[in-house]
Amino acid sequence: MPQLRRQPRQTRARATFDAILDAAAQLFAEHGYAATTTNRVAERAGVSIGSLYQYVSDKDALLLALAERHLQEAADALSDTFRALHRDRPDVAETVRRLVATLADLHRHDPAMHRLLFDQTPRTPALAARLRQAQRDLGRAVAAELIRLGVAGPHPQARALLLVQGLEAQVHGAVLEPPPDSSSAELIDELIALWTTTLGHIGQGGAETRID
Amino acid sequence: MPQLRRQPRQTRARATFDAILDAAAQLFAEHGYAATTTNRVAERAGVSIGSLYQYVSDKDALLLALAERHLQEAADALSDTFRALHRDRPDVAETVRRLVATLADLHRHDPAMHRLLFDQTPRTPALAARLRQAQRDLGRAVAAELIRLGVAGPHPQARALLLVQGLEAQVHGAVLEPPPDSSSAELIDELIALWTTTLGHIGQGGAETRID
DNA sequence: TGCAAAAACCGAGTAATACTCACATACCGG
DNA sequence: CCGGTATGTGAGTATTACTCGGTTTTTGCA
Repeated sequence: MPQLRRQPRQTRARATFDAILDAAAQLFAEHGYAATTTNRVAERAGVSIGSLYQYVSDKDALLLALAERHLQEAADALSDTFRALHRDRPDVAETVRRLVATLADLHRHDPAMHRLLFDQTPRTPALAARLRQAQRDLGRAVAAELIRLGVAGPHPQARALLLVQGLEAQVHGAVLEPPPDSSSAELIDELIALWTTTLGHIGQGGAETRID
Repeated sequence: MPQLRRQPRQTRARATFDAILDAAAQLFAEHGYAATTTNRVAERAGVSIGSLYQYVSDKDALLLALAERHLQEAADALSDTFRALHRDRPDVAETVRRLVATLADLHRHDPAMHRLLFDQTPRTPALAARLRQAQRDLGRAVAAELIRLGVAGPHPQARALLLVQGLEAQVHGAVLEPPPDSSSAELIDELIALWTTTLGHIGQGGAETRID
């Protein structure tokens, strides 16, 4: 699946492609995906429509390229957090706190892009697959932490994936769409409390449903 | 916000509109939202394109109308579940079990529609708002259960909203996109265990972060 | 039952837009 | 300096969401 039609080789080409991505990010954020025309993207980037289609096979691929750039930044930030966890080896409470803080920061940093990727966009199969892959990658790193903390249970990957899926939706909602009757900070605190409790009590057993 | 351009009054009109919605549901599921043309929807419904636009202001509104029909069915199913909970007053474990089972059934019942609404569609502001409203409605019902169970904490609405947001994403992932290394049933069991543990131990305190 | 008025239906036509292609220009290795 | 390759161009085309003037069907009522 050649997401990019032509890989930019010369520096001039790299600059052109970056300009196109920047223009697309701006216009998508301003007017939404559907209302943004590829001709306008090219215009704002200062290139011809033909140049845009040299690098990108269609409008969806343009979005996918944008997603790729965003996910790379997110992966870098998360990588830092996990490196620190591996170094400090904090307890469950602090581990949850740091993870949630990192995710919340990512959402606060570029809310328009986050809304674009998760709210306002037709999820092409390719994009949906890419987002799932990012989720699985994060799940793997989280599984390692669960094991370190002794709360991984019999299926670390499964437990980690559920944690990641839940957390992502919750942080997204808390940061970007806080309901009128709660503040974003309140929700984040509650979120940390919820997951700290969960991981603090779930232990190693499988379907631990006793609540004595 | 007149979601429908013209309210069907005569029974013939109601049949026409239903046929349009059915055709749209089929074609969207078969080819995706973007690849489905409104002309084809009208054709499959056996009506003219003009008739379609009598009831629906644009393609997005067609999707919204479809969502409305789906959310109504979901609300009915959930209503049954909550009525039963109110009657039987089961403990935390059984309450979580029933809630998760209902959500999982909803996803299994019409997976194509669920994927359409949550994966493959441009979330028009109107659609996004409608989905958030459905989430808040469910949150209110859940908050009442948390209070009954004595695990609502100082902000029942906030806690319930986080629960609903997390659960929805987790059930969606478990039922519709199970990763290659876990089964859907396994994930659902783990999900029930996670939330039972959480609610079984979180108690009434606010930011309960002690893990002793 | 007859008949206006309203409701429902029709489909060729229009405007908008994603994308192509034949060509021009800029850059690089030898 | 020069052949070849990479990059850039933009008028034009095909597709498709949506309109509008007009016809047909149903309803309410004298």
